[in-house]
Amino acid sequence: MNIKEVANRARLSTATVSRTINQSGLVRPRTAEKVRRAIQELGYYPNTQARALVSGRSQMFGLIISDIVNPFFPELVKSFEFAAIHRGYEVIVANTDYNSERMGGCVRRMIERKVDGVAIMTSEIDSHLLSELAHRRLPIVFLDVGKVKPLISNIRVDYSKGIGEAVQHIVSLGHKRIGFISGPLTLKSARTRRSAFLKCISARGIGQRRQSVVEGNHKIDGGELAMTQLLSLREPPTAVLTSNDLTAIGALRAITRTGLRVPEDISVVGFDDIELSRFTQPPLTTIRLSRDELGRKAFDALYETVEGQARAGHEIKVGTVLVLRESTAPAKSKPRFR
Amino acid sequence: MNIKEVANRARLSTATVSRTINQSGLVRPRTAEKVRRAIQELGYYPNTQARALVSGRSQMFGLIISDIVNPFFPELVKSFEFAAIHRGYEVIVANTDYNSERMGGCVRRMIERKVDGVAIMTSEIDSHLLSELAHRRLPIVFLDVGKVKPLISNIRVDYSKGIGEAVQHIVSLGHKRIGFISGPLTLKSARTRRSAFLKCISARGIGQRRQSVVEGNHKIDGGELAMTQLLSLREPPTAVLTSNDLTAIGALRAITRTGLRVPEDISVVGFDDIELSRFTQPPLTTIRLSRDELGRKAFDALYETVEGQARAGHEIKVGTVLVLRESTAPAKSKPRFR
DNA sequence: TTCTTTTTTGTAATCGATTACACGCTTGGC
DNA sequence: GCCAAGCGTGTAATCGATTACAAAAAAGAA
Repeated sequence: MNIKEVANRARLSTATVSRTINQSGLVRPRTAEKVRRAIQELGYYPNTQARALVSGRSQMFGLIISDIVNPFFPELVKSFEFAAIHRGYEVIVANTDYNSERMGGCVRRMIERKVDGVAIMTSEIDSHLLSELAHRRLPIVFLDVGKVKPLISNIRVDYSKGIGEAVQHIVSLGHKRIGFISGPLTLKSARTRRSAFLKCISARGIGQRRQSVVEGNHKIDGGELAMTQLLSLREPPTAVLTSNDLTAIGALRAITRTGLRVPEDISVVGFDDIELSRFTQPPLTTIRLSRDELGRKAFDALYETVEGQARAGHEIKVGTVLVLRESTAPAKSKPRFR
Repeated sequence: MNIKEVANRARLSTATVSRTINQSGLVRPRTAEKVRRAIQELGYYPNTQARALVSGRSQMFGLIISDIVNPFFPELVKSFEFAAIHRGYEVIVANTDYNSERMGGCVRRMIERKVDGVAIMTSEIDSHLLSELAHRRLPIVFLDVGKVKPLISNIRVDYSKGIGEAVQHIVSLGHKRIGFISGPLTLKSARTRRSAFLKCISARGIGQRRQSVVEGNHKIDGGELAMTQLLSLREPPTAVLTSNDLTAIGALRAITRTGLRVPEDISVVGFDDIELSRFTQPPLTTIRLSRDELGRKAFDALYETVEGQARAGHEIKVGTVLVLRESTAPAKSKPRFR
């Protein structure tokens, strides 16, 4: 079922069939009609591979993420794919599993499959792999890493602003002792969020005890453990910011398990605003980072680099929104801790 | 950067290079060494598209799911991809969004991209699309639909057994009034689970009032709403089975919101065992359906149909496991409802 | 009608790989 | 020394599309 069969059936040449399909406008309407009928009758679809071979464009983008099971990613993937399909692109998703060796494999696969561009939404990337990609003149879009170069776009999330607003909110509620549960510090994104918090706190001149910044693992159990640590301090924080919502959910569990209440005794703020956050007990106040927007903008950046006339890489900003729910409340005047 | 450049650099023909790459064993070791060096120096990767064109195999599988944002799917996708990469296949994921029109688009994309097989893990499939695929001799694996035919494998989940065990568990705890919250009845999978429940109940001769089977939407809010309905009955059920875990979580919320407790007042059983279920308050008793297994077996079925000598479709069974946590307990002898 | 111009269609090269077939060089048997 | 067999390598066809160029057909001008 190839173009030749279509051509035979329509008693025309493959060139004419091709021209009809690609709307080049050089085909007489009556002829085009014949072609369309033959295509219909045979149920013909053009072979994308063959097309790719001659055009040098596979019409595929790679999307490298850490782990699709992490609830941060599915929405991002979905909006990326949605945008892609809309423009006739296909998407190859690859999970690094937070593992830089796997990352190498992902990059290799992308090159072999001749994708037209790669969105790297994870931070396990070393300069060696980067140059591998640059060498092939592959358009790239990063999340929060590196600089903008001719073919390299960059999406930058303004963590400082988001975390700043959250701290502002907490401070205005009268909290003095503010804790932070970070993600695993092996992760670039976790480090970025943590240092944004630290910077923000010191900028406000709030005395920050170093023991009230602890490390989680961006999952529920890690958040629970970290919060337990914080609760065992002589003076536990009265408000806790977290590096992502799963961590916050873990913190919620640790707090209610010790018989304290959120937000009456301790306020908790999440990060990301995953869907679940609306449904926790109590619903989570959190810093929303729109994954929809991330996915869409990542695609757009690649698309414009590939198809656009402007060949330069872009710098794309993505903001955050503080979503106020019920896990934050004014600090008690007399804390119930001794 | 193509095979010709490699051949030139190694002062050999493209045929020899190709033979070296494909380990056909007809190359003198010393020659092969030259080729490998040239490949190294140029950083050459074979063009998969060109390969696909001549071999007639794209080494890609399609994976059609409802919605990657639904927590049921990410694990399935991940295990499918993992298995695929392991065997040198790439995966194209497509979301139908529970929409049968989109499904048509997904199928078309799969055909255009010349995938070597399609796993359809959703039930928006009409016979027209099916014949479209069959017409192209594409190996297919379904989840819970259709019959096994030469190129069509089928994964069958034994819902009756799983739900049977759950009902057994609930009954042995002394519950008499057992409710069920189904998924949206537009979904095949939801209907299957619901009818498995009904069959199971009637087989045990438990008087089933029809008002205690209500419809949710497989999401948290739907479960909450449906549970609220059940609670407003004159004699609410003392135990509730649900069509998936999100629904159960919604039910949990509705119950605690009205001041009742789980499991003391009402027992709740989920379905699927998504990761979150371990972390609900209380942790959810649920019927585990291993998505890992689903993904892996779906891949294996396609792989064997494509590469294996046995060209027949398979029938694959996937079981369930009742996971006992803390959302189920003995029925109170004197229910606190009037 | 006849010739020119323009539009439509066809022929064949091309993309980057694989592979059937042919060719050349060793090697060994006689 | 000659020929057959066998191994290693090269030449060229092929996969299914697109497209430069050539050719044919239609339209317009005279």
